[in-house]
Amino acid sequence: MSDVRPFVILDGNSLMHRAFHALPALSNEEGVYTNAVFGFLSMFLKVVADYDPEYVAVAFDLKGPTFRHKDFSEYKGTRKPTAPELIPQFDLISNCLEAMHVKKITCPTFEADDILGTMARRCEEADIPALLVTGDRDSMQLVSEKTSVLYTKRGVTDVILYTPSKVEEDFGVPPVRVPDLKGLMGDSSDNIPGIPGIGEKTAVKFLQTYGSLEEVLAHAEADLKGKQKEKVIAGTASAILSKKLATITRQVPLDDVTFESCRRQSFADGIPYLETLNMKSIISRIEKMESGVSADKTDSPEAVVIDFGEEQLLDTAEAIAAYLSSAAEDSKTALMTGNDAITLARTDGTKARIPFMTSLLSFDEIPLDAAYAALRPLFEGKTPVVLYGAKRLMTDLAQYDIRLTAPFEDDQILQYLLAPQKGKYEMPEDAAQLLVRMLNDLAACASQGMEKLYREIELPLTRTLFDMEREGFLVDTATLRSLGEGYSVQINALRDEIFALAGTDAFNINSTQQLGDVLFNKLGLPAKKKTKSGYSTSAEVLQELSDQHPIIDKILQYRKVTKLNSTYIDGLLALTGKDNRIHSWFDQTIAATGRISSSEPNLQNIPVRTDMGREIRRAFIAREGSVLIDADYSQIELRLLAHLSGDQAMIDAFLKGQDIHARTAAEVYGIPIEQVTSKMRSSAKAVNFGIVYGISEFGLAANLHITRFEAKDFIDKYFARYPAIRRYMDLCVTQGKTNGYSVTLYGRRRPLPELNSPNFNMRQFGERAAMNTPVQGTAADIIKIAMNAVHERLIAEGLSAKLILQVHDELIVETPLEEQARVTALLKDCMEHAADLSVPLIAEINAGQTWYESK
DNA sequence: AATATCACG
DNA sequence: ACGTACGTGATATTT
Repeated sequence: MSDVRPFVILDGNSLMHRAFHALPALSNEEGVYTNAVFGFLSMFLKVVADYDPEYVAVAFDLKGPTFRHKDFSEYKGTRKPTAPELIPQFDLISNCLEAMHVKKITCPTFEADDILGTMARRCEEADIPALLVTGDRDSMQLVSEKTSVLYTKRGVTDVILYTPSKVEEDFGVPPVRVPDLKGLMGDSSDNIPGIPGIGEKTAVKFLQTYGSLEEVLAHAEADLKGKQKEKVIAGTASAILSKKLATITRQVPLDDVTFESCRRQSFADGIPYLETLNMKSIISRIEKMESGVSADKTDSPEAVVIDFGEEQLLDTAEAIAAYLSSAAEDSKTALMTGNDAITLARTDGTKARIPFMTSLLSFDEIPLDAAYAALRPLFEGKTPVVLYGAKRLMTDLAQYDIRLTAPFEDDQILQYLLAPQKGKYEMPEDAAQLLVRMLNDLAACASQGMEKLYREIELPLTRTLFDMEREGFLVDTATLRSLGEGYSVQINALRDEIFALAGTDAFNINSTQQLGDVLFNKLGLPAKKKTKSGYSTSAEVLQELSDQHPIIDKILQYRKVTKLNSTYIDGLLALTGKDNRIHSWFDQTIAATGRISSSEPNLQNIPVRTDMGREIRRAFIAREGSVLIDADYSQIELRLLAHLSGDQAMIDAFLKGQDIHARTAAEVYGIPIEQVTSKMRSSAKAVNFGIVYGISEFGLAANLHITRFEAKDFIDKYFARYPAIRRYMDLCVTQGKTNGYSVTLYGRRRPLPELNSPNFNMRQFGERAAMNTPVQGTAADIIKIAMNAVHERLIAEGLSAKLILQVHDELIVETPLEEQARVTALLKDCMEHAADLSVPLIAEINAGQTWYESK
């Protein structure tokens, strides 16, 4: 291949057919067939990786009569109809390519190979090498010094690269004579007749002798004899027609297709959509490709590139110190810790490697703690450190008593902000890659209006969360153990009762399959819902059966107690540290809406809704002489809905400090607020929740156990009273569709490819997410702002109270008794003034010795 | 590794 | 004709 990067043009129709027939009928989770899409993309990525094109485009036929064949429809008309499983995949691949910013070229009445021919001609005129990828042998006529054809022989991976000499070798004629060849021998797969009785061998021989089909026909009378002569003369008309059919048009009007519009861009934007098709391996190949070459090859022209010099080997503390001190004042240093080395890279174009001791046998390397110690000036300095997952490094460094106090950048967070629905990101291989990637991601974030969110909310939050994790939550393990003993007794008793009621103990109650068999087959209870693998035995289903058999309540009870025991007694005890504190991990890069998540253990789902479960909270305590202060935003999501939609009735309710669910009930039922019953209020509450979740009649009906029609009536009345909310919801969806993402008050984006999905259910989901994300996401933004403010002020005001937990709309601060009054005021102030909205933000505060008492 | 269930906001 | 309320994580079972 020449050193000029080529233009790759793929024949979409031909390759989709090849892929479809080559691969088993794969379908994704929804049962949508995706095998051809998968095969096509697989091929596409391989070609891009192998040939590194500067331009790329995919040509497709449109349905309907085509120019070359419109007069001869009897020929193409007998083609086999496209398989029904393949037809919808053309829309899918079209969506994929659109999302991946790959140019699609179509032209009414022209076939894909005509488009290939036209683009190849244009490339020749512009002196750009062209590579045509197709499974159609007709395309061989397009091969030239400048144009190659990558022919998919079988399946999608078995390919041959055709150059002029290779065409001559395989076909026996030069590329320009391929239509002549077909004119003589025909092509049964394409319904081209040729001359009946003339096969490949004869056709090649004729062309080698006479040159062109026309010359063959001209010499037939004089040179040929016998049967062969008769055949050729009788087939003259057919031969001329066949050649015409086989000749690719190279003059398709494609005036709107410029080279620039085909310039290859990053495919990464297609990943969200590919996720909806469950194309994991395609996604990971794109990710690999992007991380390897994105900076200089596939990104926008302004992408950052750094030409790093030779990697310096730093194998002593002195060498590390020397490298650090050689940094210019305005440089940034990237650092990545790998399996056997720390790598460094700087914006001044230098890079270095510190191999560290991975075993006691590697004498010539530095131990990791010594390496980190030597890097201390970097961690505690003034110049920015570029990291991937800064909180993890902070945790590692804490083991060596090093605190990261230098300003830092975090590419993991940047990647999260750019694609928050992924939850997993591409880890750079070394510091050089990290540095380049960070600079590009930062530029992308700036260009999307998220730099402020990144710098003023997310980056400071990393330190806040790190300090929360380090502090941990004190637990009284004796309380946990004694609760656990009680649960064990109950579990044993329940198990005996369940076995007795079932008339057998030959099944595992924990197994939904075996339990379903006992309930619905042996005991003959009516099965309501089914799951993929059998009957559903969910609490929702069992609840409805509870008056049909005494075993049902026992099972529900058993489930409750075993859940408490295994998840909250055993689980929490296993993760309680030597300091009797639980140090959860707070992840800032998981939730698509911007919330933080908690794991190992998850402290954001400690029971509270039932009395029995709530007892667990008695084990979460403040240390001697301290209290837990728990501050909870009151109705933050509905307040945000009022603010974002500007609905006067809802704003009015909050300004008056009314009970919002009661007010909603009053509005919907058209009665004074004093006459609202508790039942009305709880229905209204369900509707308010539904609105925040992106209301649907079905969802509300299921939740309230009412009919679809009653639910619809409820929603209609709701929107009649809160018209601005309906307008806002519609706006969320239409803007989401136009922009491809939804956005919070602080500019956080969530891409929503589902909104344009061909799958109805997926689209519906996208619409609900588009309505929910601005509300849930803005609430997440606001509490993050509040957390940073609390963290910062506690330190600045010299208080020793510590923020220890966040549960989405709730903060918990462990506070020495003597600071209780000040901290209560501080918390309330920080939370209520985190944002300035058209309705007040209210934080409700309680304090207590245990979490049970403070909530 | 996928599925079912259930804990939280 | 279709089939779900939005966002998470942990556990046990089954493949």
